[in-house]
Amino acid sequence: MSKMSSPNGPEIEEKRVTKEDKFKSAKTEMGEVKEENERLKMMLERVEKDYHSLQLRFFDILHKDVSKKGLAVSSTSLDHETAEPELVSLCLGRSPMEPKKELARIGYSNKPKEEDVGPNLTLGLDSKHLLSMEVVSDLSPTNSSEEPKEVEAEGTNQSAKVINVNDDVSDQMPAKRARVSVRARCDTPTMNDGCQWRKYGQKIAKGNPCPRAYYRCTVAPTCPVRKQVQRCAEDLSILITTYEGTHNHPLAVSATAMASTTSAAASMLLSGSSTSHLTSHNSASFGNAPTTLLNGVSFSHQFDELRAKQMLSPPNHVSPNLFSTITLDMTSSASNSSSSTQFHHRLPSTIASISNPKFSPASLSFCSQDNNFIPSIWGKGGDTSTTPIDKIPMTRPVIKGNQYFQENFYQQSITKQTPSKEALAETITKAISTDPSLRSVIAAAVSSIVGNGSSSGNQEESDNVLGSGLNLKLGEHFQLASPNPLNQNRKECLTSYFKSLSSKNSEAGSFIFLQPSLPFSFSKSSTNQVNHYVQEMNSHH
DNA sequence: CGCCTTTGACCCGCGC
DNA sequence: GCGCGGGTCAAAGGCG
Repeated sequence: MSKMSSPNGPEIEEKRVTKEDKFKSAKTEMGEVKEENERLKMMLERVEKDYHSLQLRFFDILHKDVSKKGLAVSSTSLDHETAEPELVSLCLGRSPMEPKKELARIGYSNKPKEEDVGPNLTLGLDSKHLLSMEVVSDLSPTNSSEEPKEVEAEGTNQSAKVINVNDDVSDQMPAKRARVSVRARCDTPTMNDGCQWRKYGQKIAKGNPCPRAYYRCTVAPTCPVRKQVQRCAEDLSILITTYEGTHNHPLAVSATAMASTTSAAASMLLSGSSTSHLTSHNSASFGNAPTTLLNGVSFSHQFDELRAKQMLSPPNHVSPNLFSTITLDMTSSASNSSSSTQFHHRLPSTIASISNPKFSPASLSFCSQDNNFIPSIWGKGGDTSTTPIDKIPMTRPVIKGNQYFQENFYQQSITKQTPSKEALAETITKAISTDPSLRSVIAAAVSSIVGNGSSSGNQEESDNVLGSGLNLKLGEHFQLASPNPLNQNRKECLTSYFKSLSSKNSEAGSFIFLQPSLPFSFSKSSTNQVNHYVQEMNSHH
Protein backbone atom coordinates (compact mmCIF):
# COMPACT_ATOMS: atom_id res chain seq x y z
CA MET A 1 0.00 0.00 0.00
CA SER A 2 2.84 2.35 0.86
CA LYS A 3 4.20 1.76 -2.63
CA MET A 4 1.04 3.06 -4.06
CA SER A 5 1.38 6.49 -2.55
CA SER A 6 4.47 7.62 -4.40
CA PRO A 7 3.35 6.91 -7.95
CA ASN A 8 -0.08 8.34 -7.14
CA GLY A 9 1.32 11.79 -6.43
CA PRO A 10 2.02 12.82 -10.03
CA GLU A 11 -1.22 11.20 -11.16
CA ILE A 12 -3.26 13.28 -8.81
CA GLU A 13 -1.39 16.36 -9.88
CA GLU A 14 -2.00 15.47 -13.48
CA LYS A 15 -5.66 15.02 -12.79
CA ARG A 16 -5.70 18.34 -11.02
CA VAL A 17 -4.06 19.95 -13.98
CA THR A 18 -6.55 18.47 -16.41
CA LYS A 19 -9.38 19.53 -14.16
CA GLU A 20 -8.03 23.04 -14.12
CA ASP A 21 -7.72 22.90 -17.85
CA LYS A 22 -11.26 21.77 -18.15
CA PHE A 23 -12.37 24.45 -15.80
CA LYS A 24 -10.52 27.05 -17.80
CA SER A 25 -11.88 25.85 -21.07
CA ALA A 26 -15.34 25.76 -19.60
CA LYS A 27 -14.86 29.29 -18.41
CA THR A 28 -13.71 30.42 -21.81
CA GLU A 29 -16.61 28.63 -23.34
CA MET A 30 -18.96 30.38 -21.00
CA GLY A 31 -17.41 33.66 -21.89
CA GLU A 32 -17.88 32.91 -25.51
CA VAL A 33 -21.45 31.93 -24.95
CA LYS A 34 -21.99 35.13 -23.05
CA GLU A 35 -20.53 37.11 -25.88
CA GLU A 36 -22.65 35.23 -28.32
CA ASN A 37 -25.64 35.94 -26.17
CA GLU A 38 -24.87 39.63 -26.17
CA ARG A 39 -24.47 39.60 -29.88
CA LEU A 40 -27.75 37.82 -30.30
CA LYS A 41 -29.43 40.33 -28.08
CA MET A 42 -28.05 43.14 -30.16
CA MET A 43 -29.20 41.44 -33.28
CA LEU A 44 -32.64 40.91 -31.87
CA GLU A 45 -32.87 44.57 -31.02
CA ARG A 46 -31.76 45.49 -34.46
CA VAL A 47 -34.21 43.10 -35.99
CA GLU A 48 -37.04 44.53 -33.96
CA LYS A 49 -36.03 48.02 -34.92
CA ASP A 50 -35.96 47.11 -38.56
CA TYR A 51 -39.24 45.37 -38.17
CA HIS A 52 -40.90 48.42 -36.75
CA SER A 53 -39.57 50.70 -39.38
CA LEU A 54 -40.84 48.27 -41.93
CA GLN A 55 -44.19 48.14 -40.26
CA LEU A 56 -44.43 51.88 -40.17
CA ARG A 57 -43.61 52.09 -43.80
CA PHE A 58 -46.00 49.37 -44.72
CA PHE A 59 -48.92 50.82 -42.88
CA ASP A 60 -48.10 54.21 -44.13
CA ILE A 61 -48.49 52.88 -47.61
CA LEU A 62 -51.55 51.00 -46.60
CA HIS A 63 -52.95 54.09 -44.98
CA LYS A 64 -52.57 56.03 -48.17
CA ASP A 65 -54.28 53.31 -50.06
CA VAL A 66 -57.04 53.06 -47.53
CA SER A 67 -57.72 56.75 -47.34
CA LYS A 68 -58.26 56.73 -51.05
CA LYS A 69 -60.77 53.95 -50.78
CA GLY A 70 -62.09 55.25 -47.53
CA LEU A 71 -63.51 58.22 -49.35
CA ALA A 72 -65.54 55.96 -51.51
CA VAL A 73 -66.69 53.95 -48.56
CA SER A 74 -67.77 56.84 -46.46
CA SER A 75 -69.67 58.38 -49.31
CA THR A 76 -71.36 55.19 -50.33
CA SER A 77 -71.94 53.24 -47.22
CA LEU A 78 -74.56 51.16 -48.93
CA ASP A 79 -72.10 49.96 -51.42
CA HIS A 80 -70.42 47.52 -49.12
CA GLU A 81 -71.18 44.53 -51.13
CA THR A 82 -69.47 45.67 -54.22
CA ALA A 83 -66.63 47.78 -52.94
CA GLU A 84 -65.14 46.64 -49.75
CA PRO A 85 -61.82 48.15 -48.90
CA GLU A 86 -59.75 45.48 -47.38
CA LEU A 87 -56.95 45.88 -44.98
CA VAL A 88 -54.71 42.97 -44.95
CA SER A 89 -52.42 42.94 -42.03
CA LEU A 90 -49.27 41.15 -42.85
CA CYS A 91 -47.89 40.36 -39.52
CA LEU A 92 -45.95 37.23 -39.97
CA GLY A 93 -44.12 36.54 -36.84
CA ARG A 94 -45.99 39.05 -34.84
CA SER A 95 -49.30 39.50 -33.31
CA PRO A 96 -51.90 40.76 -35.70
CA MET A 97 -52.73 43.35 -33.15
CA GLU A 98 -49.53 45.16 -33.54
CA PRO A 99 -49.88 46.27 -37.09
CA LYS A 100 -53.20 47.73 -36.25
CA LYS A 101 -51.62 49.56 -33.44
CA GLU A 102 -49.01 50.83 -35.73
CA LEU A 103 -51.58 52.01 -38.13
CA ALA A 104 -53.47 53.65 -35.38
CA ARG A 105 -50.29 55.34 -34.37
CA ILE A 106 -49.92 56.64 -37.83
CA GLY A 107 -53.27 57.97 -38.53
CA TYR A 108 -56.19 56.85 -36.48
CA SER A 109 -55.03 56.79 -32.98
CA ASN A 110 -56.61 58.85 -30.32
CA LYS A 111 -55.08 57.05 -27.44
CA PRO A 112 -51.74 57.47 -25.76
CA LYS A 113 -49.00 55.16 -26.90
CA GLU A 114 -47.03 52.82 -24.85
CA GLU A 115 -43.70 51.36 -25.49
CA ASP A 116 -43.56 48.42 -27.69
CA VAL A 117 -43.07 45.05 -26.19
CA GLY A 118 -41.29 41.93 -27.01
CA PRO A 119 -42.05 39.83 -29.94
CA ASN A 120 -45.45 38.38 -30.01
CA LEU A 121 -45.28 35.32 -32.07
CA THR A 122 -48.84 35.25 -33.00
CA LEU A 123 -49.66 34.09 -36.41
CA GLY A 124 -52.80 33.38 -38.13
CA LEU A 125 -55.06 34.38 -40.87
CA ASP A 126 -54.49 38.02 -40.62
CA SER A 127 -56.96 40.27 -42.04
CA LYS A 128 -59.39 42.81 -41.05
CA HIS A 129 -62.09 40.38 -41.86
CA LEU A 130 -60.84 37.81 -39.57
CA LEU A 131 -60.38 40.28 -36.88
CA SER A 132 -63.86 41.45 -37.28
CA MET A 133 -64.88 37.88 -36.89
CA GLU A 134 -63.11 37.82 -33.59
CA VAL A 135 -64.72 41.05 -32.67
CA VAL A 136 -68.09 39.56 -33.21
CA SER A 137 -67.42 36.81 -30.79
CA ASP A 138 -65.33 38.55 -28.25
CA LEU A 139 -66.41 42.07 -27.87
CA SER A 140 -69.30 44.05 -26.76
CA PRO A 141 -70.79 46.35 -29.35
CA THR A 142 -69.56 49.38 -27.53
CA ASN A 143 -65.97 48.65 -28.10
CA SER A 144 -66.32 46.73 -31.22
CA SER A 145 -63.48 48.71 -32.61
CA GLU A 146 -61.14 47.41 -30.00
CA GLU A 147 -59.17 44.29 -29.68
CA PRO A 148 -60.41 41.46 -27.55
CA LYS A 149 -60.41 42.39 -23.92
CA GLU A 150 -58.16 39.65 -22.79
CA VAL A 151 -55.57 41.01 -25.09
CA GLU A 152 -56.00 44.40 -23.59
CA ALA A 153 -55.68 42.91 -20.20
CA GLU A 154 -52.32 41.52 -21.02
CA GLY A 155 -51.08 45.00 -20.74
CA THR A 156 -48.39 44.39 -23.22
CA ASN A 157 -50.22 45.85 -26.08
CA GLN A 158 -50.58 49.35 -27.05
CA SER A 159 -53.88 50.86 -26.65
CA ALA A 160 -55.16 52.22 -29.88
CA LYS A 161 -55.32 49.40 -32.25
CA VAL A 162 -57.92 49.48 -34.79
CA ILE A 163 -57.38 50.16 -38.34
CA ASN A 164 -61.00 50.39 -38.96
CA VAL A 165 -61.21 53.36 -41.13
CA ASN A 166 -64.58 51.92 -41.71
CA ASP A 167 -65.61 50.89 -38.29
CA ASP A 168 -69.16 51.54 -39.18
CA VAL A 169 -68.76 49.33 -42.15
CA SER A 170 -67.50 46.40 -40.24
CA ASP A 171 -70.27 46.79 -37.77
CA GLN A 172 -72.90 46.73 -40.37
CA MET A 173 -71.66 44.17 -42.75
CA PRO A 174 -71.03 40.56 -42.07
CA ALA A 175 -67.42 39.76 -41.55
CA LYS A 176 -65.83 38.21 -44.55
CA ARG A 177 -63.84 35.22 -43.46
CA ALA A 178 -60.83 33.79 -45.04
CA ARG A 179 -60.13 30.14 -44.74
CA VAL A 180 -57.03 28.33 -45.60
CA SER A 181 -57.44 24.78 -46.59
CA VAL A 182 -54.44 22.51 -46.55
CA ARG A 183 -54.40 19.28 -48.43
CA ALA A 184 -51.69 16.92 -47.44
CA ARG A 185 -51.00 13.27 -47.40
CA CYS A 186 -51.10 12.22 -43.82
CA ASP A 187 -51.51 8.89 -42.10
CA THR A 188 -52.41 10.35 -38.78
CA PRO A 189 -55.93 11.46 -37.92
CA THR A 190 -54.86 15.07 -37.88
CA MET A 191 -51.88 16.98 -39.09
CA ASN A 192 -49.46 17.99 -36.43
CA ASP A 193 -49.31 21.71 -36.97
CA GLY A 194 -47.88 22.57 -33.60
CA CYS A 195 -51.07 23.90 -32.10
CA GLN A 196 -53.24 22.34 -29.46
CA TRP A 197 -56.70 21.47 -30.62
CA ARG A 198 -59.79 20.22 -28.98
CA LYS A 199 -62.41 18.40 -30.92
CA TYR A 200 -65.84 19.84 -30.43
CA GLY A 201 -67.87 18.19 -33.07
CA GLN A 202 -68.04 15.78 -35.90
CA LYS A 203 -70.36 15.59 -38.84
CA ILE A 204 -70.83 13.56 -41.91
CA ALA A 205 -70.71 16.10 -44.63
CA LYS A 206 -72.72 15.61 -47.75
CA GLY A 207 -70.77 14.15 -50.60
CA ASN A 208 -68.07 12.70 -48.43
CA PRO A 209 -68.50 9.47 -46.50
CA CYS A 210 -65.66 10.49 -44.25
CA PRO A 211 -66.74 12.43 -41.20
CA ARG A 212 -65.61 15.99 -40.83
CA ALA A 213 -64.15 16.78 -37.46
CA TYR A 214 -64.28 20.22 -35.90
CA TYR A 215 -61.44 21.41 -33.74
CA ARG A 216 -60.93 24.48 -31.67
CA CYS A 217 -57.59 25.92 -30.66
CA THR A 218 -57.05 25.38 -26.96
CA VAL A 219 -53.74 27.12 -26.55
CA ALA A 220 -55.65 30.11 -25.31
CA PRO A 221 -59.18 29.73 -23.97
CA THR A 222 -60.41 32.60 -26.07
CA CYS A 223 -58.58 31.78 -29.24
CA PRO A 224 -61.10 31.95 -32.04
CA VAL A 225 -59.17 29.73 -34.41
CA ARG A 226 -60.93 26.65 -35.60
CA LYS A 227 -60.09 23.97 -37.99
CA GLN A 228 -61.95 21.31 -39.83
CA VAL A 229 -60.33 18.05 -40.65
CA GLN A 230 -61.63 15.71 -43.24
CA ARG A 231 -60.26 12.95 -45.37
CA CYS A 232 -60.52 13.36 -49.07
CA ALA A 233 -63.25 11.10 -50.35
CA GLU A 234 -61.32 10.24 -53.47
CA ASP A 235 -58.02 9.60 -51.80
CA LEU A 236 -58.23 8.62 -48.18
CA SER A 237 -54.57 9.25 -47.67
CA ILE A 238 -55.16 12.93 -48.24
CA LEU A 239 -56.13 14.92 -45.24
CA ILE A 240 -57.91 18.20 -45.81
CA THR A 241 -57.43 20.63 -42.97
CA THR A 242 -59.22 23.93 -43.12
CA TYR A 243 -58.11 26.71 -40.81
CA GLU A 244 -60.25 29.65 -39.94
CA GLY A 245 -59.47 32.57 -37.70
CA THR A 246 -56.51 34.26 -36.16
CA HIS A 247 -54.62 33.09 -33.13
CA ASN A 248 -54.78 35.72 -30.43
CA HIS A 249 -51.96 34.26 -28.44
CA PRO A 250 -48.30 33.51 -28.90
CA LEU A 251 -47.63 30.42 -30.89
CA ALA A 252 -45.19 27.66 -30.33
CA VAL A 253 -42.34 27.80 -32.76
CA SER A 254 -43.44 24.56 -34.28
CA ALA A 255 -46.79 26.12 -35.03
CA THR A 256 -45.47 29.19 -36.75
CA ALA A 257 -44.61 27.52 -40.00
CA MET A 258 -48.14 26.45 -40.70
CA ALA A 259 -49.54 29.60 -39.22
CA SER A 260 -47.30 31.82 -41.27
CA THR A 261 -48.06 29.98 -44.41
CA THR A 262 -51.77 29.99 -43.83
CA SER A 263 -51.54 33.56 -42.77
CA ALA A 264 -49.70 34.49 -45.88
CA ALA A 265 -52.12 32.58 -47.99
CA ALA A 266 -55.07 34.26 -46.36
CA SER A 267 -53.45 37.63 -46.65
CA MET A 268 -52.77 36.92 -50.22
CA LEU A 269 -56.31 35.94 -50.83
CA LEU A 270 -57.80 38.89 -49.09
CA SER A 271 -55.35 41.45 -50.29
CA GLY A 272 -55.70 40.15 -53.77
CA SER A 273 -59.24 41.32 -53.75
CA SER A 274 -58.24 44.86 -53.12
CA THR A 275 -54.87 45.22 -54.64
CA SER A 276 -55.35 43.60 -57.93
CA HIS A 277 -57.97 42.93 -60.43
CA LEU A 278 -58.01 39.89 -62.47
CA THR A 279 -59.01 40.65 -65.94
CA SER A 280 -60.40 38.06 -68.17
CA HIS A 281 -57.29 38.40 -70.15
CA ASN A 282 -55.24 37.40 -67.25
CA SER A 283 -57.54 34.65 -66.36
CA ALA A 284 -57.05 33.26 -69.75
CA SER A 285 -53.34 33.48 -69.47
CA PHE A 286 -53.53 31.41 -66.35
CA GLY A 287 -55.77 28.93 -67.90
CA ASN A 288 -58.40 30.34 -65.65
CA ALA A 289 -57.18 28.15 -62.88
CA PRO A 290 -55.97 30.17 -59.98
CA THR A 291 -53.87 27.46 -58.60
CA THR A 292 -50.24 27.82 -57.86
CA LEU A 293 -47.52 25.93 -56.26
CA LEU A 294 -45.40 26.86 -53.39
CA ASN A 295 -42.67 24.39 -52.98
CA GLY A 296 -44.95 21.76 -54.11
CA VAL A 297 -47.68 23.40 -52.18
CA SER A 298 -50.41 24.19 -54.54
CA PHE A 299 -52.19 27.40 -53.82
CA SER A 300 -55.65 27.60 -55.13
CA HIS A 301 -58.35 30.09 -54.63
CA GLN A 302 -61.71 28.65 -54.17
CA PHE A 303 -64.91 29.57 -52.55
CA ASP A 304 -67.44 27.66 -50.68
CA GLU A 305 -69.44 25.88 -53.21
CA LEU A 306 -72.56 27.81 -52.51
CA ARG A 307 -70.77 31.08 -52.92
CA ALA A 308 -69.08 29.76 -55.93
CA LYS A 309 -72.36 28.96 -57.53
CA GLN A 310 -73.57 32.40 -56.76
CA MET A 311 -70.58 33.89 -58.38
CA LEU A 312 -70.86 31.83 -61.42
CA SER A 313 -74.12 33.44 -62.24
CA PRO A 314 -74.08 36.83 -63.91
CA PRO A 315 -70.53 37.92 -64.52
CA ASN A 316 -71.00 41.38 -63.19
CA HIS A 317 -72.90 40.37 -60.19
CA VAL A 318 -70.61 40.15 -57.24
CA SER A 319 -72.17 38.64 -54.21
CA PRO A 320 -70.81 39.24 -50.76
CA ASN A 321 -68.51 36.38 -50.05
CA LEU A 322 -68.50 35.68 -46.41
CA PHE A 323 -66.25 32.75 -46.94
CA SER A 324 -63.38 32.56 -49.25
CA THR A 325 -60.97 29.75 -49.13
CA ILE A 326 -57.49 29.36 -50.33
CA THR A 327 -56.20 25.88 -50.74
CA LEU A 328 -52.66 24.82 -50.18
CA ASP A 329 -52.23 21.58 -51.95
CA MET A 330 -49.23 19.69 -50.71
CA THR A 331 -50.18 16.59 -52.52
CA SER A 332 -49.76 17.63 -56.09
CA SER A 333 -46.72 17.21 -58.18
CA ALA A 334 -45.48 20.17 -60.11
CA SER A 335 -43.68 17.93 -62.49
CA ASN A 336 -47.03 17.05 -63.91
CA SER A 337 -46.76 20.06 -66.11
CA SER A 338 -50.18 21.48 -65.37
CA SER A 339 -50.42 21.17 -61.67
CA SER A 340 -53.50 23.25 -61.63
CA THR A 341 -55.27 20.93 -63.95
CA GLN A 342 -54.25 18.00 -61.91
CA PHE A 343 -55.41 19.66 -58.79
CA HIS A 344 -58.68 20.83 -60.07
CA HIS A 345 -59.58 17.45 -61.31
CA ARG A 346 -60.05 16.62 -57.72
CA LEU A 347 -62.17 19.61 -57.04
CA PRO A 348 -65.69 20.45 -57.89
CA SER A 349 -65.76 21.85 -61.34
CA THR A 350 -67.31 25.00 -60.10
CA ILE A 351 -64.22 25.87 -58.21
CA ALA A 352 -61.85 25.46 -61.01
CA SER A 353 -63.68 27.86 -63.20
CA ILE A 354 -64.22 30.65 -60.79
CA SER A 355 -63.03 33.98 -61.89
CA ASN A 356 -64.09 36.84 -59.77
CA PRO A 357 -62.52 40.23 -60.03
CA LYS A 358 -63.04 40.57 -56.35
CA PHE A 359 -60.78 37.67 -55.66
CA SER A 360 -58.06 37.69 -58.13
CA PRO A 361 -55.33 35.30 -57.41
CA ALA A 362 -52.39 36.88 -55.76
CA SER A 363 -50.50 33.74 -55.68
CA LEU A 364 -47.16 32.26 -55.97
CA SER A 365 -45.60 29.39 -57.67
CA PHE A 366 -42.23 28.03 -56.88
CA CYS A 367 -42.95 25.12 -59.12
CA SER A 368 -41.15 22.58 -57.12
CA GLN A 369 -40.29 19.45 -58.92
CA ASP A 370 -40.49 17.54 -55.78
CA ASN A 371 -43.48 15.56 -54.90
CA ASN A 372 -45.02 15.99 -51.59
CA PHE A 373 -42.70 18.52 -50.22
CA ILE A 374 -43.87 19.86 -46.94
CA PRO A 375 -41.90 21.62 -44.32
CA SER A 376 -41.06 18.85 -41.99
CA ILE A 377 -42.28 20.61 -38.95
CA TRP A 378 -45.81 20.42 -40.23
CA GLY A 379 -46.30 16.77 -40.10
CA LYS A 380 -45.40 14.04 -37.81
CA GLY A 381 -45.60 11.20 -40.17
CA GLY A 382 -46.41 9.95 -43.54
CA ASP A 383 -44.57 10.49 -46.70
CA THR A 384 -44.99 14.19 -46.68
CA SER A 385 -43.00 15.35 -43.80
CA THR A 386 -39.51 14.21 -44.18
CA THR A 387 -38.10 15.68 -47.30
CA PRO A 388 -34.55 16.56 -46.50
CA ILE A 389 -33.49 20.02 -47.37
CA ASP A 390 -30.81 18.94 -49.69
CA LYS A 391 -33.41 17.26 -51.77
CA ILE A 392 -35.27 20.44 -52.28
CA PRO A 393 -35.38 20.73 -55.97
CA MET A 394 -34.54 23.49 -58.29
CA THR A 395 -37.35 25.94 -58.13
CA ARG A 396 -38.37 27.92 -61.09
CA PRO A 397 -39.06 31.56 -60.49
CA VAL A 398 -42.66 31.70 -61.42
CA ILE A 399 -44.48 34.12 -59.26
CA LYS A 400 -47.96 35.24 -59.87
CA GLY A 401 -48.94 38.28 -57.98
CA ASN A 402 -50.97 41.28 -58.76
CA GLN A 403 -52.02 42.28 -62.15
CA TYR A 404 -48.87 44.15 -62.77
CA PHE A 405 -46.91 41.14 -61.93
CA GLN A 406 -49.00 38.85 -63.93
CA GLU A 407 -48.84 40.96 -66.99
CA ASN A 408 -45.18 41.64 -66.83
CA PHE A 409 -43.37 38.90 -65.17
CA TYR A 410 -45.58 36.01 -65.91
CA GLN A 411 -45.89 36.80 -69.53
CA GLN A 412 -42.23 37.37 -69.84
CA SER A 413 -41.24 34.24 -68.14
CA ILE A 414 -43.89 31.96 -69.45
CA THR A 415 -45.09 33.27 -72.74
CA LYS A 416 -41.75 34.33 -74.04
CA GLN A 417 -39.98 31.55 -72.25
CA THR A 418 -36.72 33.45 -72.44
CA PRO A 419 -37.09 36.58 -70.42
CA SER A 420 -34.19 38.90 -70.21
CA LYS A 421 -32.69 38.53 -66.84
CA GLU A 422 -32.66 42.24 -66.33
CA ALA A 423 -36.32 42.59 -67.02
CA LEU A 424 -36.91 39.60 -64.83
CA ALA A 425 -35.05 41.03 -61.93
CA GLU A 426 -36.67 44.39 -62.33
CA THR A 427 -40.10 42.93 -62.53
CA ILE A 428 -39.57 40.78 -59.53
CA THR A 429 -38.27 43.65 -57.52
CA LYS A 430 -41.11 45.92 -58.49
CA ALA A 431 -43.75 43.36 -57.88
CA ILE A 432 -42.40 42.47 -54.52
CA SER A 433 -42.03 46.01 -53.43
CA THR A 434 -45.50 46.92 -54.61
CA ASP A 435 -47.42 43.96 -53.37
CA PRO A 436 -47.22 43.40 -49.64
CA SER A 437 -49.18 40.22 -49.78
CA LEU A 438 -46.82 38.86 -52.30
CA ARG A 439 -43.91 39.66 -50.07
CA SER A 440 -45.65 38.01 -47.23
CA VAL A 441 -46.35 34.86 -49.10
CA ILE A 442 -42.91 34.56 -50.53
CA ALA A 443 -41.40 35.27 -47.19
CA ALA A 444 -43.40 32.52 -45.62
CA ALA A 445 -42.42 30.20 -48.38
CA VAL A 446 -38.75 30.89 -48.14
CA SER A 447 -39.02 30.74 -44.43
CA SER A 448 -40.48 27.32 -44.68
CA ILE A 449 -37.71 26.20 -46.93
CA VAL A 450 -34.92 27.54 -44.82
CA GLY A 451 -36.71 26.48 -41.72
CA ASN A 452 -37.09 23.04 -43.01
CA GLY A 453 -33.45 22.77 -43.61
CA SER A 454 -32.52 23.70 -40.16
CA SER A 455 -35.24 22.02 -38.28
CA SER A 456 -35.10 18.42 -39.15
CA GLY A 457 -35.92 16.85 -35.89
CA ASN A 458 -34.01 19.31 -33.82
CA GLN A 459 -35.97 21.56 -31.61
CA GLU A 460 -33.13 23.95 -31.02
CA GLU A 461 -32.66 24.34 -34.67
CA SER A 462 -36.29 24.64 -35.37
CA ASP A 463 -36.27 27.50 -32.96
CA ASN A 464 -34.49 29.37 -35.62
CA VAL A 465 -37.51 29.12 -37.76
CA LEU A 466 -39.04 32.29 -36.66
CA GLY A 467 -41.58 32.44 -39.36
CA SER A 468 -41.82 34.61 -42.41
CA GLY A 469 -38.81 36.51 -43.43
CA LEU A 470 -37.46 37.01 -40.01
CA ASN A 471 -35.14 34.12 -40.04
CA LEU A 472 -33.88 35.17 -43.37
CA LYS A 473 -32.68 38.36 -41.95
CA LEU A 474 -31.31 36.45 -39.07
CA GLY A 475 -29.63 34.16 -41.46
CA GLU A 476 -27.16 36.93 -41.97
CA HIS A 477 -25.98 36.34 -38.48
CA PHE A 478 -27.09 32.88 -37.72
CA GLN A 479 -25.45 30.98 -40.38
CA LEU A 480 -23.89 28.75 -37.85
CA ALA A 481 -27.29 27.67 -36.80
CA SER A 482 -27.34 25.12 -39.49
CA PRO A 483 -24.80 22.40 -39.55
CA ASN A 484 -25.89 21.58 -43.02
CA PRO A 485 -23.44 23.15 -45.43
CA LEU A 486 -26.02 23.23 -48.12
CA ASN A 487 -28.41 24.99 -45.94
CA GLN A 488 -25.78 27.42 -44.97
CA ASN A 489 -25.10 27.97 -48.57
CA ARG A 490 -28.70 28.89 -49.09
CA LYS A 491 -28.69 31.28 -46.26
CA GLU A 492 -25.58 32.89 -47.60
CA CYS A 493 -27.25 33.33 -50.92
CA LEU A 494 -30.18 35.01 -49.29
CA THR A 495 -27.95 37.01 -47.10
CA SER A 496 -25.79 38.27 -49.88
CA TYR A 497 -28.82 39.27 -51.78
CA PHE A 498 -30.30 41.26 -48.99
CA LYS A 499 -27.07 42.80 -48.07
CA SER A 500 -26.62 44.05 -51.54
CA LEU A 501 -30.19 45.08 -51.88
CA SER A 502 -30.22 47.00 -48.68
CA SER A 503 -26.92 48.64 -49.34
CA LYS A 504 -27.89 49.71 -52.80
CA ASN A 505 -31.36 50.73 -52.01
CA SER A 506 -32.19 52.16 -48.67
CA GLU A 507 -35.85 51.89 -49.41
CA ALA A 508 -35.52 48.26 -50.15
CA GLY A 509 -33.60 47.92 -46.99
CA SER A 510 -36.58 48.87 -44.99
CA PHE A 511 -38.41 45.97 -46.53
CA ILE A 512 -35.69 43.58 -45.90
CA PHE A 513 -37.84 41.34 -43.77
CA LEU A 514 -40.29 40.68 -46.42
CA GLN A 515 -38.08 40.80 -49.33
CA PRO A 516 -36.16 37.67 -48.74
CA SER A 517 -38.53 36.23 -51.09
CA LEU A 518 -37.11 36.27 -54.47
CA PRO A 519 -37.28 33.27 -56.64
CA PHE A 520 -34.29 31.61 -55.22
CA SER A 521 -33.78 28.11 -56.05
CA PHE A 522 -32.12 26.32 -53.31
CA SER A 523 -30.24 23.69 -55.10
CA LYS A 524 -26.52 23.74 -55.47
CA SER A 525 -26.77 24.32 -59.16
CA SER A 526 -28.86 27.35 -58.69
CA THR A 527 -26.62 29.20 -56.35
CA ASN A 528 -24.81 30.85 -59.16
CA GLN A 529 -28.05 31.80 -60.69
CA VAL A 530 -29.09 33.49 -57.51
CA ASN A 531 -25.89 35.40 -57.36
CA HIS A 532 -26.52 36.38 -60.90
CA TYR A 533 -29.87 37.80 -59.96
CA VAL A 534 -28.32 39.64 -57.12
CA GLN A 535 -25.69 41.18 -59.28
CA GLU A 536 -28.15 42.22 -61.87
CA MET A 537 -30.45 43.68 -59.34
CA ASN A 538 -27.62 45.61 -57.89
CA SER A 539 -26.77 46.99 -61.25
CA HIS A 540 -30.38 48.07 -61.57
CA HIS A 541 -30.52 49.74 -58.24
C1' DC B 1 -59.74 15.76 -11.24
C1' DG B 2 -59.06 17.87 -15.42
C1' DC B 3 -58.97 17.37 -20.10
C1' DC B 4 -60.41 15.13 -23.98
C1' DT B 5 -63.55 12.67 -27.32
C1' DT B 6 -68.03 11.17 -28.61
C1' DT B 7 -72.50 11.99 -30.07
C1' DG B 8 -77.19 13.46 -30.31
C1' DA B 9 -79.62 17.73 -30.12
C1' DC B 10 -80.01 22.16 -31.51
C1' DC B 11 -79.50 26.46 -34.28
C1' DC B 12 -79.31 28.88 -38.43
C1' DG B 13 -78.96 29.94 -43.25
C1' DC B 14 -80.35 28.66 -47.66
C1' DG B 15 -83.03 26.70 -51.46
C1' DC B 16 -87.29 25.02 -53.04
C1' DG C 1 -93.03 27.02 -44.41
C1' DC C 2 -90.39 23.06 -44.73
C1' DG C 3 -86.47 20.27 -45.36
C1' DC C 4 -81.62 19.96 -45.77
C1' DG C 5 -77.00 20.64 -44.55
C1' DG C 6 -73.29 22.84 -42.07
C1' DG C 7 -71.78 24.18 -37.81
C1' DT C 8 -71.98 24.34 -32.71
C1' DC C 9 -73.38 23.03 -28.05
C1' DA C 10 -73.26 20.32 -24.15
C1' DA C 11 -73.95 16.08 -21.54
C1' DA C 12 -71.85 11.73 -20.86
C1' DG C 13 -68.14 8.89 -20.56
C1' DG C 14 -63.10 7.64 -21.09
C1' DC C 15 -58.37 8.32 -19.97
C1' DG C 16 -54.08 9.53 -17.67
